[in-house]
Amino acid sequence: VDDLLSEAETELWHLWRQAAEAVRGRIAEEVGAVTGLSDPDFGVLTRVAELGCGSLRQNELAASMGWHRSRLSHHLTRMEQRGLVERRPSEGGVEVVITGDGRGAVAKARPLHAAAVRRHLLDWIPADSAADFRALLTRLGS
Amino acid sequence: VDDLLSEAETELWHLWRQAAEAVRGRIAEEVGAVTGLSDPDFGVLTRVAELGCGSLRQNELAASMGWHRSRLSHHLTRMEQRGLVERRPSEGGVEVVITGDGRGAVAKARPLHAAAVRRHLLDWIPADSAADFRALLTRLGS
DNA sequence: AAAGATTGATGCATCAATCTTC
DNA sequence: GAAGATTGATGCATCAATCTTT
Repeated sequence: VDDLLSEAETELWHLWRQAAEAVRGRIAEEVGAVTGLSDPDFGVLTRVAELGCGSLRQNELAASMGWHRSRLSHHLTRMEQRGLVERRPSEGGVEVVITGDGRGAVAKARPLHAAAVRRHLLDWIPADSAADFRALLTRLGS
Repeated sequence: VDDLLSEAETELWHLWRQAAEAVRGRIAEEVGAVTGLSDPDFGVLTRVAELGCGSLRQNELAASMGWHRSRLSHHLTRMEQRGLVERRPSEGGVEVVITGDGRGAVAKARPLHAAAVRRHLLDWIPADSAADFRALLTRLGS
């Protein structure tokens, strides 16, 4: 109950940070190296492909990503320049359409992403503590 | 053993991401709101204050942060402009010196940071599963 | 040459200000 | 006016190229 963290507290905090950063970075690195997609790219493309079956209104997309409009706008500008998506004016909004290149990239990325999530996160969770871990993560994130 | 993630796997993956992002964001937000320091700012200042007792060679600092030289150089340029540190040429390198403002900011930030780490992370970890959790984080991060 | 450091370019995140369209 | 979208500015991360000092 001191003002600063104890040794043990500091260690746990560092372990948490290190783990979070390592898991995030390794998965992103593996997917990105093969497909050229960043994590945000992958999120956008999977949503447009799945939810919209290839096209989705920009505002819906922002909501489903939990992003502000401006963030999505900036990101789509970059993705459009790389030929991954197109923007198409629609009734009261803008439609985001995935391109052939975009479909190809996300199709290649999906199994890589799944394998990386397993190898860098899921496979390390012992079956007998999975429920506790799940409960803890739920509390931490809510 | 499919190509993609199952429901349960996807849920755990999302919980992990959500928790990591929430914990990181909340702590950074609380410290930043009061002190104006970002997470990298806080890391730099604490190291200069502790390891160097107020001044530290830039290369040492980069190593202790796990940063590349260029990243530190860019960051110090911004911190210098805000009056948090000064750069001073030294034998075969550059000395990073914390300013009075820098000392004040980090002194204010430290207890806030400790309290935030407890409230948003440590307090949620049940004592009886702390050892398992610690072991899991160690494996994930190494 | 080699180590230490800087710079410029690009991508990404966030905020405020603006523009457009209903 | 209000919702949807864009733009510009700033901070931060990463890479490659460069400069400097020994």
